[in-house]
Amino acid sequence: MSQIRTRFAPSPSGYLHVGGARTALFNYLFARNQGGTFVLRIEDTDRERSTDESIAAILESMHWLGLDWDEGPFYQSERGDVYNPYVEKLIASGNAYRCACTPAEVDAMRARAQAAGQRPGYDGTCRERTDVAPEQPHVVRFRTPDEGETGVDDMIRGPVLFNNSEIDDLIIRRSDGSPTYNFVVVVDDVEMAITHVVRGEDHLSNTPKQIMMYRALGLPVPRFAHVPLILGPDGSRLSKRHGATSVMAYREMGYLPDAVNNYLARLGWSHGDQEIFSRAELIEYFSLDNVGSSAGVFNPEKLEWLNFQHLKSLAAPLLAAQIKPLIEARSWQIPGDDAWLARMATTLQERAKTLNELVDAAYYYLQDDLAFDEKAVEKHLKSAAPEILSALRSALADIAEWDDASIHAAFESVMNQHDLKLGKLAQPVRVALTGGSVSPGIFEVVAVLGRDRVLRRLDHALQLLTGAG
RNA sequence: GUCCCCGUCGUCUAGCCUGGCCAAGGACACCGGCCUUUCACGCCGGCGACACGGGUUCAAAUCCCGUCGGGGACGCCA
Repeated sequence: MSQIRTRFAPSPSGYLHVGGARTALFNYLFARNQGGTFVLRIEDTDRERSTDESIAAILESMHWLGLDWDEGPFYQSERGDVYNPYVEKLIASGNAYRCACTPAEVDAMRARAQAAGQRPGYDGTCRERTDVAPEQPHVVRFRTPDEGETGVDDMIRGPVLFNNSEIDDLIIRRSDGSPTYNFVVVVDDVEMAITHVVRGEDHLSNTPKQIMMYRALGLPVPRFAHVPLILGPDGSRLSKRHGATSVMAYREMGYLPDAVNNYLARLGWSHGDQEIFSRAELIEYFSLDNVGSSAGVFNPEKLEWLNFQHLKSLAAPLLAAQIKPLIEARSWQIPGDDAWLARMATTLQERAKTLNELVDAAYYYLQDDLAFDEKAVEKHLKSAAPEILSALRSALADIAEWDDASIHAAFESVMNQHDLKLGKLAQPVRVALTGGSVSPGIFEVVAVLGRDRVLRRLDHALQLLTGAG
């Protein structure tokens, strides 16, 4: 079996958005599934638009998603020397020529064509000229055939045919001597021995041009797979105005990389009815055959649900490790060791969709100045008899071993003494301990808070009650 | 405008290649119920789609043609 080699080739003119991330993911999954090699190449031939910040952001996003590459990153801006011999080769073989038309002249011919109801394009003025000297200002154009068809056998879409007459002579080297995208990709994909080009559907119509160049150069043509685009809720291509589209934004909102990968993979790809995939499963099951050909709408709710699913199945110590830096970033003190933190986190694990939500919900475990919800106080705390709370207080104070069983027993004894149902006891206690009427199971909360804080908060609640009454 | 791609519940999709197993399955969201110490989780149920029109066939979501709709590409951007 020949070694499969894929690549992800972003242009660093902004952060990595979810569309790019999905393209990267598909390349990664395909390579990993096939035991191939995944290459990262930064397409920064456009010096104007490329920035170091974008490069850093892209690399950071890739790292966060865990899309580790085997070779690279290669920077096209540092590879200037490799392209010129190929240009000269094309000129020598008559497949490319120097063109002295100015941008203004080309614009004019495009305008004329458009006005005449024709496709705007280069009209071939310099095709037959032999008097354009290398010294004078010029670009180099690739000579495309006027007749015939060029077919792309796309792995996702099947065979697609283009009329060669539709494709005009494109510039492969600018007047400043730098090569352009459509040419550079061909050379780089050849030089990097890429066997499978997996990229966005917006490149489908570039493909015949590139295939023509492979052939003119006498080089092997790779396989192509054009993955459908991601759309916003309004059906147009996903962009900033549709909300959060950068990968890093999801990290900041408390999403798990595995959940983002899972969501992005399932947007356009499927494996029967399965919805939840670990990274290992994604690698095991991924196939280009099961990538659909229609564009998909980005659905934040489903991503959120998937994040919840991944969060829910995260082992407690790993969950603790995830939230620890988030808690520290808020300058909150953690009143316990890692085991305590893990225990605390598990009580909230099925109650939060993101890490951030979980930390928000952990407020009363980590802060002592509770924000009392007035309505909860009115409804549950004020109606409670002080003697019941103080009975519970002393029962808890008497516990020898602070564990779940003892806590449960303490509640039982108060309930029996006062002929109460748990609901009548739990709600006032919940408000006293958490400040609100919503929390994990009351025994868990008591256990995690610890005796000192439980007693202190009960005392405080008792003061409120007796002070007010 | 020209060329190319796409079209199954609101959304992601299974099914389409190899027509009958589909009075179209799963998931998110939404609505109801159950469970229950609150909130969640979980469980059960509900709502909801083959874009349209022709053809081929005993039979079409599946094959063919057309229409309409959406998207993409037409750069000295990538």
